[in-house]
Amino acid sequence: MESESSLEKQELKKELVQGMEVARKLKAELGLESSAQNRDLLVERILSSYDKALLILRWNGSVSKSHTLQQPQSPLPNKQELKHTSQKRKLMPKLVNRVKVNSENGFEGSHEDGYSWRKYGQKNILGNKYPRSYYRCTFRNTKDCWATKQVQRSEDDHNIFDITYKGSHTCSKGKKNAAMPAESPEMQEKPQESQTNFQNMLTVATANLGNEETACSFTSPLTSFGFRTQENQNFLPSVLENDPFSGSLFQTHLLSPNTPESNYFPSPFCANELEGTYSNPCLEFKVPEIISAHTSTTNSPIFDFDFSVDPNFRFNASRFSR
DNA sequence: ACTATTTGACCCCA
DNA sequence: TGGGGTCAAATAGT
Repeated sequence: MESESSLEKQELKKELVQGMEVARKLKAELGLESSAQNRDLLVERILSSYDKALLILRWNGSVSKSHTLQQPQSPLPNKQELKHTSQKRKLMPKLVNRVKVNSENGFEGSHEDGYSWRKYGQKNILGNKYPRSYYRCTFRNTKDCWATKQVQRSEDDHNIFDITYKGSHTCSKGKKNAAMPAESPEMQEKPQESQTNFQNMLTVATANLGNEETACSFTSPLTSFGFRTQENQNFLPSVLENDPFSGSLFQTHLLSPNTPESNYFPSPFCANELEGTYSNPCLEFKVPEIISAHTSTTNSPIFDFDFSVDPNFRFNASRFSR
């Protein structure tokens, strides 16, 4: 689609500009007595922006196709129709995030991504000692929103969660208020933390949906996070609107002491240009202390995030080196 | 009463 | 045929 192409360009432009902004910030930081963590953070943000920009370039055109495949035409309340859902499900674009969350402070992460999710199942998965949880959009019935996600805690590192998003949100109105995403139980349990800060250092290790580890290393949710320092300074206020990918993907969240599987973060992703699906970028968060993340989403579930960052958080830079 | 979660059962597909 | 995904009744929480 042409409009989408144009949106992608905008997106690209924003990412490049953002990268530049952060680079400037970093430059300024270098002249100060700022913490190594802050510098790491800025570096990662820069890398994130450029990664995303490259991703957009690579993606180019593969998105719109999948858009048309993912949404069932009608709400399907009867069982006959339900029988077809699995087939439709197969056509849905899929994204996998690997999220690493530090739970030292008693909470882990949550799926606060600006959307409202309802858990509809949990299953033990072969080869993984942790169960997989299944979530669907709360507004499936009311707004015909068919987005779903799965959360699987990694067996190797219980702080890592693989989050798989399927389908897209059509419930723009159903999205949680970015400023107060209170619908998720996780957030309700940790209201305070959720408002203060969270550190969003993450790498996107690409899980391979294909095979090769396409390098998608993002530092932060490649979205338009409004990054905040402790002083609430937005140093990256850009908002990616009209995100071209929004039609088919996701976003994530953070903190959720509730279910062990529910720790999420915003999701970067890679597009698998073949088949119009999305390869699974994995986010690996090095987050000693996650306090809050919420998203201000419009129709861009993927990129509209607003992260608050605790400047004191520690960032393990080694996680980002490959 | 309403909404969310849990969990056993069912169904589809590889 | 078994694993994974979803349904839906039971249960819990507000």
